[in-house]
Amino acid sequence: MQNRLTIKDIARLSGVGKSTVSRVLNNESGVSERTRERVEAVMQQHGFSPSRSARAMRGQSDKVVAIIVTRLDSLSENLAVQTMLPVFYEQGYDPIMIESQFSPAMVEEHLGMLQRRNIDGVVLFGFTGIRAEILARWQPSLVLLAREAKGFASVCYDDEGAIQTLMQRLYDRGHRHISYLGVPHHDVTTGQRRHQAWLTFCKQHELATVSALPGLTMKQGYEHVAQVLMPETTALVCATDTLALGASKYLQEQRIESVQLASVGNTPLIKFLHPEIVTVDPGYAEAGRRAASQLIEQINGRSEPQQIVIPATLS
Amino acid sequence: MQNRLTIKDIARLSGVGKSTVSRVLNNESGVSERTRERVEAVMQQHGFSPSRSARAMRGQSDKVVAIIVTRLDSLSENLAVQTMLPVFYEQGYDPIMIESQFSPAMVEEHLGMLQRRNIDGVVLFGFTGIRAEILARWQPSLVLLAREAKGFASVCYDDEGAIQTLMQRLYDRGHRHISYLGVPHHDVTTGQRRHQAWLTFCKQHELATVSALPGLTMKQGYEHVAQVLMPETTALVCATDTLALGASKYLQEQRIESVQLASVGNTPLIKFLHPEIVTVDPGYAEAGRRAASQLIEQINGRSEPQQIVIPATLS
DNA sequence: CTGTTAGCGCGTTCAA
DNA sequence: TTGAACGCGCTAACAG
Repeated sequence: MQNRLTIKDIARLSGVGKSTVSRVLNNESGVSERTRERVEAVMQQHGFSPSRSARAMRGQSDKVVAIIVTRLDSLSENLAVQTMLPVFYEQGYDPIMIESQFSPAMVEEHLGMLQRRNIDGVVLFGFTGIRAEILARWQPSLVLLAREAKGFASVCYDDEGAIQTLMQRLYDRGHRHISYLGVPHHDVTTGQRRHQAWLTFCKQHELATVSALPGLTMKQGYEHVAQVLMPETTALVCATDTLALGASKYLQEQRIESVQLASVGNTPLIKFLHPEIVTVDPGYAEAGRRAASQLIEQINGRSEPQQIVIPATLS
Repeated sequence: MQNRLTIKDIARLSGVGKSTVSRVLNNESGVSERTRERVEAVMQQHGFSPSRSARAMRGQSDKVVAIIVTRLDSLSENLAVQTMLPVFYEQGYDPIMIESQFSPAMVEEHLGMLQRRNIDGVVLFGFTGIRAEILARWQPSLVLLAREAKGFASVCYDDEGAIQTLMQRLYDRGHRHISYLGVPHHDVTTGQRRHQAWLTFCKQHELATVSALPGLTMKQGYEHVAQVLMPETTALVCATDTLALGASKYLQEQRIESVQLASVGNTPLIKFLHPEIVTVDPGYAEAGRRAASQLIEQINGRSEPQQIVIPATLS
C-alpha cells in the first residue's frame, strides 16, 4: 500500500548503488565484506524486504506453488499437506490450495489457470484421467502424490509393504480368515496394488480370499462389509481408514466383536475413535515433506523428476 | 517460462498502440467499439493473459489473499474454506493457506510475513490472543471468522440461535434434564456464548443446569461426559460436533442408549457416523462464501468492515 | 569491487 | 479516440 522502501532507498541510505544492494540481496559474490555488512545493516534496520512482483517480473518466477487436493477434508491428504506447508514457507514459496473434488475436468481447468498465471510448480494429489498432453507441459514442475506416471516425479506410499505388514501382523496373531475391503482397480495404488498385495499374501499362506472393492467412502465401507463377513471370518483388512470407519460402524451396530479390524492409514480420528483397529502408517507426514522439497528442487533445476516411495511403518 | 506474449505483441498484431490494449484489458472507456473488438479477438486467438507480476508492480496488488485456519483438519473450518475457495478464484484471487495450530505467536509471525509480501487480504479463523497493534494494520483487509472484534469485519455463527433451536427441539420432544458439554469461556463464541445461551434456556424453563466445559477436542469430550451424566439425564447438548463425537464414543462403550445427543455443527462425518444426533447447521458453507466476498469488497474499497452473522438452520 | 545503464510488462500521463 | 513516452522495483550487462 504505502510507500515501502525500495532498493533505491537502501542504496541511498547506505551510500552505494542499486546494483550493489541487489547483489547483497541475492548473495552474489563480488561484494566486499565491509560494503555487504553495511548494506545488510541498513536493510535490517529498516526492515526492508524486496518487492516480490518486481523480482518476479525479472526472474520469471513469482515463487508460488499450487497444491491440488482431491478434497479439503480428506484425512490422509490433510496429514501430508500439514507437513508440506512449512517446507514451502521456509523456502519462500506461497502455497495456494485447490480442491479437485475428483473431477478431471476441474483439474484441467485449474491447471490451465495456473499456467496462465505462470505458477512455479504443482503438487497434484492422487489423480488419474487427466489427458497426457495437458500434464506434459507440467512435467518439469509437477509432483504427483499417491500416484505415479512415467516421466513424472511422484511420491507414493508403499502399498504392498503396508498391506503385507498388516497381514503378517494378523497372521502372527493367529488369524486365518482375513477378508478384504478395498477400492476398485481403476485406482491403481489404493485400489489395485493394495488388493493385489492382499491376494498375494493370501495365496502364499493358502488363505481363502473374500473381498469387495466398493470405493473409498465411509458409506461404501458401511454398506459392503456384510458381503465379506463369513461365519468363519476373524479379521478384516481395509484399504483405507475411511473404509475402516464405515466398516466399524456396521460392526458396532451389529454388535459384532469377533472381527479384528485393520487398515492402512493412521489418522488421528481413527486412532481416537477406534484404537483397537490395527493400523500401519503409510508415512503421510514424510510424504508431504518429501513432495514439497522434491518440487522445490525441480523448480530450481537441482533435481530431475524422481519417483519416491515412502516406507510404511507399523503404528 | 518461455516467451509469453505481452501487450506489446498484441498491440503489434492488432495494429494499435500498447496503451489501447491496456485500456481494453481493463475495460476502460474511451476505446471505439471496432478497435475493442479487434483487440479482444486477437487476445482470444492467442490466448493472451497479462502478466500478474507486472500488473502487481504498477497497481500495488498481486491479488493474493491468505486463509489462516486453526487446523487443516478442522471439520467445521473445512466446510467454510470449501465454499471460500471458488469465490476467490472466480474473482482472480490466489488463496494461500496457513495453519495456525492455535498458536498466537505463529499467527503473528505469519501476519508479518504476509505484510512483507504485500498480500491483499486475510481471512483469519477463530482466534484470540493476538496483540491489537499487530491486528490493527490489517483492519481494512481482514475478515475474522467465528470471532468478532470491534472495528473489524467478521463473519460469525449465530451461537445463541443455534443453541436455542437445539434446546427447543429437545424440550419439545419432552426432555427436561438436558446436560451441556462445552468449551471454556475464554473462547467467547463457541465457549461463552453457547454456554450462556444454554443457561438462559434452562433458566427460562426451570431446568437443572448440569454442565462441563472441558475444551474442544474429542478426547476432552470423551473424558468429561461422565461428569454431566446424572441418573435423570435424558439429553446432552454439545457445543461442537467434535465434542459430540467424543461423548458419543463414551456412550457407546457404556452401552448407554437412553441419552439423546445434540450438537452444533452438521459435518458430513457426524451425519454419517451418528445420524441419530440432533444437529443444527451453523451455516459453515454460507459463512465461507460471505467471508470471501466481504474480503474482496473491502479490498476493492467497495465496503467498510462489517459484522455479519449467519443464521443457524435445523438440519 | 562497484556504479551506471537498459530493459522486464504493464498502467498512466500527456499530446496529438 | 489513440499512441508515445515515462516509470514502477528489480536484475543483468557493461563500464569504470
